[in-house]
Amino acid sequence: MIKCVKCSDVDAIAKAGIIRGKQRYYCGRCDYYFTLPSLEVPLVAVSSKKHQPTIVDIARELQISKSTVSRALHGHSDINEETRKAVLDVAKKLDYQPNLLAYGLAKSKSLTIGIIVPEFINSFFPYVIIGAQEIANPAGYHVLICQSNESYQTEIDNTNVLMSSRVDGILVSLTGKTPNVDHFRKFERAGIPIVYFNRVTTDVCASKVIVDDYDGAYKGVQHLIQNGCTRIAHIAGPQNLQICKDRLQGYQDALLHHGMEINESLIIYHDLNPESALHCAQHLLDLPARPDGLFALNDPAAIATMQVAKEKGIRIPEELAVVGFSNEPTSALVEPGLTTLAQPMAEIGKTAVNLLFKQMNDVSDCFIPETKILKTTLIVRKSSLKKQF
Amino acid sequence: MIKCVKCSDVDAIAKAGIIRGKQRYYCGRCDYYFTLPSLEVPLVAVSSKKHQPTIVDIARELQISKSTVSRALHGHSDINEETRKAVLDVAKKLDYQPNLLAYGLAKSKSLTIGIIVPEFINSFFPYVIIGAQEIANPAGYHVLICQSNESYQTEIDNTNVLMSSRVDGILVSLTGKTPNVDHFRKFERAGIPIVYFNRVTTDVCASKVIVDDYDGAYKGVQHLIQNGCTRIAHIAGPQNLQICKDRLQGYQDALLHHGMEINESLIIYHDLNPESALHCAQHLLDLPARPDGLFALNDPAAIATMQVAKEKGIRIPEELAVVGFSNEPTSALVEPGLTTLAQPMAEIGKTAVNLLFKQMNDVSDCFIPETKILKTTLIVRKSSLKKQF
DNA sequence: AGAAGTACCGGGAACGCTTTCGCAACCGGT
DNA sequence: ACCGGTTGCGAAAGCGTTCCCGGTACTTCT
Repeated sequence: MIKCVKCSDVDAIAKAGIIRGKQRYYCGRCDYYFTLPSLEVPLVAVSSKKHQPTIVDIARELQISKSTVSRALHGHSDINEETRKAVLDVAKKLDYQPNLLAYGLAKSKSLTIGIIVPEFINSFFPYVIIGAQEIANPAGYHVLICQSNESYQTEIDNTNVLMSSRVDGILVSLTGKTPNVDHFRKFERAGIPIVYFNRVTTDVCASKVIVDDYDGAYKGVQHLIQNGCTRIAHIAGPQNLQICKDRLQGYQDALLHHGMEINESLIIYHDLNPESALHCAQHLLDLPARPDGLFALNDPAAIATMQVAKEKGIRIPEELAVVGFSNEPTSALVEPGLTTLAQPMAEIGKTAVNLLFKQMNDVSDCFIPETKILKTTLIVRKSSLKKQF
Repeated sequence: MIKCVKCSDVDAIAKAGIIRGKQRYYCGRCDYYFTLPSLEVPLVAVSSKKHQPTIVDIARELQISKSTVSRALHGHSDINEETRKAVLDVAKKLDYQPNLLAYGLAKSKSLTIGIIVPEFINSFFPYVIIGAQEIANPAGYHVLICQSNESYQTEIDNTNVLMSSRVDGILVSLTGKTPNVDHFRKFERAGIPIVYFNRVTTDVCASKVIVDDYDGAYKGVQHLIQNGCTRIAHIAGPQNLQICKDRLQGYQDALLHHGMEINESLIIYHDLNPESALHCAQHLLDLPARPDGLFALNDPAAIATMQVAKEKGIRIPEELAVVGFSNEPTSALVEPGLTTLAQPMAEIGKTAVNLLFKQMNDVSDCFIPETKILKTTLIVRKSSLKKQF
């Protein structure tokens, strides 16, 4: 018979509906509803996910507490050398792998740094990422890579993913379409450091790693001038990016300082999508008064132009001298080799992570952002040597 | 005066050492040691890490329980529409971002899939990764990218990182040096599905995504033969990889089926490190009886050979016809354009993730691995058109 | 009217780890 | 004998979720 779980009465019990498939009872004496505890043996859990060893497993095996295991695994001081060895042995025996999720939850840090890049098809960003990993990994951090795919919305989505992942810091190179950096403010609010690299904006107060774009552009254009170019075009980038502004400025100043005029029709704006590069090239090469020199804001754009020129039968560098920017490996492979401004790609990644770590370890409440400016080097290849012809 | 915390006696109290800077007492009556609870106000926590809003914050704001908030955020059924709206509003107001670490811990799944690639400097793997993300992201998963850097040890380290991160599944392309896949057994033991792609081995029973390497190689070599090559060399890869074996076999069979002999001296083994490609090229082109055709196991090796040939003044394709494998974008840019076997790179990534998901959702205890074989297409460019000269 | 069913919501354990606090058992110098 | 100090370890409270139970207050059948 059914007994009330409170008063153990039998007579005052009435059925009171079914709840989640279980019979429910009501004790009129106690004015109390209840269901009977289920006795079902949870049929052997056939979950394919097997149990991963935890510190509790280690503790149980050694008949010690999990606190001690935790201490042992982290080289903590308050621990006997023998106990530590025993723990390490068992850990190895069980093939214990710490659960980073639990660790992160407990410590409120994920040992992860996020990195948002616009793309990683060209080699520039991969090299930066490799540089970043070279510093981050030995320090126990791993890198969560997101690509915004040159889309503002995707960039926003990426920030949310990184936020949810509770990354300890982030590295960002913006898209050409990012109008503002409001979507990064949440990181500031949460006290998560950000370092912008390569594609940065002016309107943000944060650490940055860039190269001397103005100087690089200046050197590149000067090189074209010295090679006898008189009509030098520029494939510029979106002007929301500091980097593109600077390269444009370098281009313009180089012209002016060498007594040449700035011809707006020779400046065309690339939105950084691959197809756009071809359009820019088409446009420039179809100009009635065709340029005889080109400074492109990056190697892919320069190479695209070379391809289009080739199709049109325009000889490089005789009829068109070309200079790119970045010195991606491909630029050495195209024919003729592309003259370009080498960026220290891995160095950028390394510097960015170092800056990030600096900020992460900064305890003072007022961190002062730092901007590191790396140098570019002009790599001269055939594509610009117009003079020799 | 000091009172015993148990008996409140004052007289039997004696000092009993200092512990962690705090005075410790001993009550002779109770035979009990104790320290006084510290009254210190924890001076304003100046941790730069600000508190991130949690479901408890939302719950408090609305005076409801966190269970309800959780239900609301997940579109659970047992929830009133108004309550849900209210929760969503507050969540937005507080800029709530779920904590993936806590989620992962509670659900025993991280919503992350790991991917180990040997490198991502060349575009092949980036394209595969993009394909993978295209399927994984919409499904709510994100991708943790590791590069083994063509090192066996790093590959092992990567497996441990992914294990610790409690990824829900992994995609792997092996290094050329991986002698066995024992380091992946732990995933099987833990019930974490693996899909191998591109670089796989024979000695493992798991799902795989590959292209028809044998067929591709055969087509490539046949194409060289049809273009009048009589001494066709092959830059082969490490024979621990199925893919390399198959391409070698395709090469050999194509020769045999066309009545040509296999000349061991024309086969050279590339360890897949970038420098090694140049060595292979050097060696082949320095051969007393130089080959007049080359089938390289991948585009970078083919392109490296073209570079070396160029330096040596060997004309392509007149003196050396070249065929690569993969159709990386660079192969269209080099001069002459590289004939190659196009692989559906993004498709490989997509297929791999789909296979992974299939396995992740498989409830039967005996999952039957599947191997998907995609097709290659011969892309003919100038590098192989020897006949026309 | 009583039994059955429904709609929502709250309590609390669990996930695996770190960390603080404090106990027990020492040792050594007055 | 007493006080000061040290060493090693355990208990338990979180960290932010999910989810199983079950409770309350209804409505809807017989």
